Amino acid sequence: MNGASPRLRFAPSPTGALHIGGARTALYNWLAARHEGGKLVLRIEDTDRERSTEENVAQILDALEWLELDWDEGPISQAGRAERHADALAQLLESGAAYRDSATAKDVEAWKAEHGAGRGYRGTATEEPGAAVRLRVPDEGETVVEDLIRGPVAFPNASYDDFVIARGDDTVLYNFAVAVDDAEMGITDVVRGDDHLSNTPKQLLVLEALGFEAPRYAHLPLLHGPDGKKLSKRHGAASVQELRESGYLPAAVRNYMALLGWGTDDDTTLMSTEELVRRFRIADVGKAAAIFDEKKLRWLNGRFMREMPLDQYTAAVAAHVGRDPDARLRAACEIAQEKAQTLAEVWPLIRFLFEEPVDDEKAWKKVMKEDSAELLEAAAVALEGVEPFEAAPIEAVLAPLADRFEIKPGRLYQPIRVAISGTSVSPGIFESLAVLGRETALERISRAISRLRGTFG
RNA sequence: GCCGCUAUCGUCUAGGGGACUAGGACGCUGGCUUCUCAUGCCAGAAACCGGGGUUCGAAUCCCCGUAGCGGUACCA
Repeated sequence: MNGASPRLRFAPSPTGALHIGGARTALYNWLAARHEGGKLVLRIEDTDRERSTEENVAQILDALEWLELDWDEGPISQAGRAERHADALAQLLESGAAYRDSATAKDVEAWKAEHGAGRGYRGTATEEPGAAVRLRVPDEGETVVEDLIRGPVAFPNASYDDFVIARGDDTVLYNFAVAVDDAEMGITDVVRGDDHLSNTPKQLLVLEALGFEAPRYAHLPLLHGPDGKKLSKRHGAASVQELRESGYLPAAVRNYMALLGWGTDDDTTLMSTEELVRRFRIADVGKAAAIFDEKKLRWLNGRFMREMPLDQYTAAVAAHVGRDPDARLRAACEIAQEKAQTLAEVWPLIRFLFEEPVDDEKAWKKVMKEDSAELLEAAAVALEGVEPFEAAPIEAVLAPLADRFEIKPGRLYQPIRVAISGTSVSPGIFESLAVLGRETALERISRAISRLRGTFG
């Protein structure tokens, strides 16, 4: 990309949730625009009049906002641009670059059967009202897409039909509309999915017929699911919304998505968004489709989680679980931060600090042995005298108990863990006790002892 | 069918004629650390789609296959 002031746009289809593929396209546009110091225009594609709804658009905007992908202009909707399209259409009809043709899909098929599969359909002009408008495509030569990622890609003109640019009622079709829109909006660089590559010659032909200069194009490889098929609902988290619900961090998602189809020459994996902006170059994007692998996202997310400042971490957890980021939650987060890879994993680790212990029969059976009651009693006695009731002093009184009973530490700590949390998995036992507080801890331990007495007599 | 794109460990990728005994990361396996679960650290297994050509030399360039994907709508 070069030139004074690049102008890019991203144009998600308002089909509901923002698909991961669409999100990555948005991210690449955003990175490229930021890297080049250009402007980013958000446009919602809604030429499909049937489907577009306010609600769907709101979902897209919500997802982009969560990803923290801001834009310089927009959202610009294509609604209301019908006049501009009509003008352009009239211009083409006037100049003879386009014509009305009453042929139906069947007619076109028949024409091809007669003229061979390699030939694009050529119709005959008619004045008949209600006939669709087709663009004249040359029989000779080729249309070349100068792609920033793939280099020049040549398409023989003869293989394209005189394609329909407007329906019988004069409403325009995508390849016409998008070309006109790009030109009118002054878009200099179009970064979009691979699935548009074969459409690009059509848009180039429209632009040329209208006398507009073509933007630069970059066609991104598609994103596939773990089975190699196009990413869809059945691949788990397929949308930005689902990623958010799964407890991923926007910064981690941005980092991971940037790496799907692009890498640095020195193999840097973990990058801040600032670094991403600085290093990202659209021409360095790879050509092959990538598979979305949630495992690596999880790992990356865990790294971001662990490196977060505690207050920020607490705020993120609070937002995810719908609680206030109070001092207690902060204390809980502090002892759990090392252990979770996603925001969703935090609550199960710390809920015992806010609610009664969960009833996990399996954990109880696995951990509680005949000598557990005796050990818990000794622990309770020790905890009663700890001053202050903090992690280090608690450790100082509990650790010697294991020696005294000549057992491995886990034999003592695990029953305590189950007694206070109900589960066999929690943050460090000393820290957990400290945050829980002496009174609650002792109360839960004594309850466990009673239950043990009932079990083991 | 026709037009086009793509092809390096399971996955994301580095590498663009000799530095390749093909590097890194996730995941996996084993070990160490350890109160659980994680983290952290160490080690290991694991790839150039196939066939031709060009060249002294090919993962890298060319051709042909094969496979996957996209387009081929009065969809976007």
